[in-house]
Amino acid sequence: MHAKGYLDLMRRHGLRVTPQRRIILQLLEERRGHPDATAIHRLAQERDPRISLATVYRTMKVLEDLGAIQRHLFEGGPARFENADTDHHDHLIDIDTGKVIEFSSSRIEKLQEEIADRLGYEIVHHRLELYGRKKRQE
Amino acid sequence: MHAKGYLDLMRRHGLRVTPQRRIILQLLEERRGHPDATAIHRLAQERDPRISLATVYRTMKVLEDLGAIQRHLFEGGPARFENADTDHHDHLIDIDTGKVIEFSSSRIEKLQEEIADRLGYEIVHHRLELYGRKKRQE
DNA sequence: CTCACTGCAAACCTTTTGCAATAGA
DNA sequence: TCTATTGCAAAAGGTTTGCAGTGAG
Repeated sequence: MHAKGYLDLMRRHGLRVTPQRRIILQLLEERRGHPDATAIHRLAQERDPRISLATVYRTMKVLEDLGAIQRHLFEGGPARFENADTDHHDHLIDIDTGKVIEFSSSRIEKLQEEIADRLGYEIVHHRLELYGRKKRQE
Repeated sequence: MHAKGYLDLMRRHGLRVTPQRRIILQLLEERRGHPDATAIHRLAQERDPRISLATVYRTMKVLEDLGAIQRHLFEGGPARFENADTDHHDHLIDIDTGKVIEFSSSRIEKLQEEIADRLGYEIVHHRLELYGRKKRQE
């Protein structure tokens, strides 16, 4: 999903495309990391100083409701956002730098399903986060 | 670890055993669930109305630092606390009731290690939470 | 021309903290 | 006695919201 896709998505839902939203969407496009609201706000303000933090939060909420982004609450920090157009994956967070590495394991997913099933539950969603530190030498 | 154990632990570290702490520790003993600070506070006040929420938080912080309890930040709610004297386990949260079910899987643990290793990381700790809904009929 | 969207500031919610008073050891 | 601990109220930190003004469609 590229910039056009985001905008189309919003238009399709009868939402207005304002300059603020245009800038925020563009930023999320260009920097596909796991920024928090403050980081997005800072970058957005470089392009238009009028953009408020409230608008950033409101825009992220809209995108989240549309299923276009995901909100992650990693340990001890503000919410971080990520494009939702990639396949499902989990996260390894570098506890020294805050850097996020994505990974996925169908074997783990399968085991999770089995466990939930055994307990009589259907998984609606899950959260697997590894907090680690870079090894010295491989 | 029973009540005596908690108290001893605090004494061993030169901490004072106040009536407030005594009550909170006793509560954690009796109700080994995953209560949040407000729940602990409410129960504690039934036994001594003078106990403040601040003291609950401070006591939990002390216990956490001593390694006697663990703090969990499940989705969309306040921190919840759990005795740390059981073996490692993960959690399945019932999204309808908030109930927490514990489980553990050495196979998942092993796969996590392998993944982190492959990415050049050592896991310091992790978080695996399944959010699910009870199945109708087994 | 409408009403969705915005900026601003205030409100919210959970958690922490400064301070003066209290009370374990 | 001495200072760790407490209650209270205020502060902190991230996120949301009420409101009146603005501007996209």
